[in-house]
Amino acid sequence: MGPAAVAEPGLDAWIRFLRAHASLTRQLSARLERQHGLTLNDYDVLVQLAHAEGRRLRRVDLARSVLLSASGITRLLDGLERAGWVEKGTCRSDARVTYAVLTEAGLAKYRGARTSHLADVEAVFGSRFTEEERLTLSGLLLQLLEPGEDGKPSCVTESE
Amino acid sequence: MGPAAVAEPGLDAWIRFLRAHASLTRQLSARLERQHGLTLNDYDVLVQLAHAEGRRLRRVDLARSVLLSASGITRLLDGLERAGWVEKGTCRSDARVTYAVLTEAGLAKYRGARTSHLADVEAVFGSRFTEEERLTLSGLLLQLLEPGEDGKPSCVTESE
DNA sequence: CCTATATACTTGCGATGTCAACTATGTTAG
DNA sequence: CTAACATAGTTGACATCGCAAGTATATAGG
Repeated sequence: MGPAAVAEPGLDAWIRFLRAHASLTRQLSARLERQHGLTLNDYDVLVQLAHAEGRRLRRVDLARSVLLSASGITRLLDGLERAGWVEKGTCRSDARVTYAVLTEAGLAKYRGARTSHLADVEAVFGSRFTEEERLTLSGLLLQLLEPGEDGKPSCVTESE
Repeated sequence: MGPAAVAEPGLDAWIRFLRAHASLTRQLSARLERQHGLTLNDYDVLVQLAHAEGRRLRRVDLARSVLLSASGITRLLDGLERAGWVEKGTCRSDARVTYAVLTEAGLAKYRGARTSHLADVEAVFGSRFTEEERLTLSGLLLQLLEPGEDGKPSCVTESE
């Protein structure tokens, strides 16, 4: 009977959620960092851009999509730009917006990292869950997200 | 059809997991911070200590329990000690270990924060899940944790 | 127009957390 | 006993991220 037994029942799922996140995050981000020099958020941004129309996204949409603050996205993209994986793009119809555009080098970087990260994730989830359990978990997690926090961009403007 | 549709199926649960964590963490920690001046990890540590035998734990065990690094625990406890909620305790049988001991003030602080945090958690989970769903989620999350990462201390030594 | 407000983005600062290096203590083997 | 190694804990350098504040652009109302 560990602490879980004495904690309130309602807190149980929450505490485990925090623990699971800390644990998974450390394992997976350590591997990603060691093998490719990427943060989980870096990788997440590359994924979003690689799948986006024109391989470009407004910084705001990107921020909402990976759940970072506006300043967080600025700084994260700073790094990706310095590395040459992302470029800035302007918007003809609204001078306020700057696009984050995936470069060829960035696309290559993403493709290189994808395989090994997928394998890492697979190793963790595959060894612990049946396919059905994984689907159940995925569904429950979706319920936890606010509407609009599922990674879909909110609006479209014309890019240059 | 958002990005989720184009991502690999195996990545789905993982991405949602990260998003759900970012979202919940920000909501709940903002409330906890505003109402009680506590971080989620601060609160987590207070919970562990409040339920521990003699209201004390070795710093290593505490670190393992809340999944922080050794230095992380040192710095977190620095803050709790400055606030007067935790004190250092020595160990008679092993001069290397220092205990983190919950003070009376710390216990009071924990009790004060507990009710409102429980209500916050309840508001999030209760509004989105049935009781059965919550249990299912809790079970699945447990499977994600390494054995020994469920918050149980690993060994016992005599405290002073 | 022109003022007020909203949006996109950046920057200064502080908080938090990790890793590597270091000290101190304990344990084990020769 | 001593050398070698393991463990507990702290500290310094560094990275990440959020908030608040500031700049620039867009839009709406008078």
